[in-house]
Amino acid sequence: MNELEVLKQHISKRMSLPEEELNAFVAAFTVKRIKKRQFIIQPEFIARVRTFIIKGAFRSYVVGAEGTDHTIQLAIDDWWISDYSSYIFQKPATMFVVALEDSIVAQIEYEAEQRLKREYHDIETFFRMAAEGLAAYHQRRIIASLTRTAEERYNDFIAAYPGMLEKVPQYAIASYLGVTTQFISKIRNKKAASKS
Amino acid sequence: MNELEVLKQHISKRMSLPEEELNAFVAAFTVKRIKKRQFIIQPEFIARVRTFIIKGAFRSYVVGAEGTDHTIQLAIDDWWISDYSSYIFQKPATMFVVALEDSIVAQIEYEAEQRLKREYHDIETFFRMAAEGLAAYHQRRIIASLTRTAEERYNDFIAAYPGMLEKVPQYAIASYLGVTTQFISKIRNKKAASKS
DNA sequence: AAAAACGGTTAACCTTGATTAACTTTTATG
DNA sequence: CATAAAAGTTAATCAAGGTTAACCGTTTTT
Repeated sequence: MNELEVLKQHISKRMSLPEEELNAFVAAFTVKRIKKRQFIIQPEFIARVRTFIIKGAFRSYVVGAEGTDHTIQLAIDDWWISDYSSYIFQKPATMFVVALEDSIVAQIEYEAEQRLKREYHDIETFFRMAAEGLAAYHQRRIIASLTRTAEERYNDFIAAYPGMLEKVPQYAIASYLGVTTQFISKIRNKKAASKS
Repeated sequence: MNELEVLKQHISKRMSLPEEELNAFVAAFTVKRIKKRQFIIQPEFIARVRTFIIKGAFRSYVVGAEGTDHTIQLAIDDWWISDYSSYIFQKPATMFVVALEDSIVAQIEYEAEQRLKREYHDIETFFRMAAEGLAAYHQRRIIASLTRTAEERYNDFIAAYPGMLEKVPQYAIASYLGVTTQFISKIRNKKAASKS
């Protein structure tokens, strides 16, 4: 049983596909090993693949005008990652996507995905639901940024994604939440103090 | 020629459908007139329809813990609006959606949309692309909130959506950008001063 | 095994944009 | 058309969270 089993289960959990279709879907992916600190996407280049994380951790980020970087997405086992706009519209990326630890991924090429969506109505539906879920997820993040303080956002985050806290460095979480590492330190400090 | 012509063109511009399919699609919509200040979605109720704006302006917002409201979306002619999560997952809404002026809309019911997506592969594709576009749009907004100052966000907004400035009140734009109306006043004031 | 790079902490000081409040202008309504 | 309600402005004060900088432990690299 190979590493693609994880992907197969990820798909099956979301949508029941006939055996043949599921096999065709999974067969379109290639398994790859990525070393810590290795980039899988860089600005200027077109994101030609969509990446599913079998095991590992990744971070996507943009570098702002002032040179500081801003985390767009954090992803661990069983998540997808890419420069979404670059992949969807097949235009040059604006983000970096980098491995935060040695990882194993499954990647599908843009053209292969298009072919599968055209050939199988169900796979089109799978990606439609995936995109809807992503849009809803993004919207929750927008609402959080409008309605919650930095401290609340941090507490919400660790409550919602406890797995991230273990795998992902503090600076990545800070820049995902739009705060500084110093401020996260302050929050953690305060929490520890109130617990004694 | 009725009001659904606008919707027909909106769809055709994004995807070329066979005549019969396009007609079936458009036939699933109902035209409605909505008065200024009328709500089309309210918290607790499930958003049963997706709304296309033929002519008019709408605002969706959530009310935060402290009682202040936060604009999630602004939409004018040729845009869609709803409580997205409520509609997609058919669970109770958390947002208000209100008309900012007397408007004409075309609405499709959740079940009718599901039926069309199941029956026509092309319509499934249409909604897949719409969801992808929305996810990409939301992501741009997240990036802006992480990388740009309040003043930059305001200037970016009026540059990107000049039509909004005319139709949508200042307080709605302010709360969409996550700033106060007082601060917008300050920015506008500063800009006017530097232009003399 | 030493040096360098990376990740995190602490603290003083500062800036952006919020809050409060009084006031003006515009739009709705009986 | 008169009054109320809604929308926008101005200015003083304040707080959340950023900046700068020094320091420390832990990985990585040579």
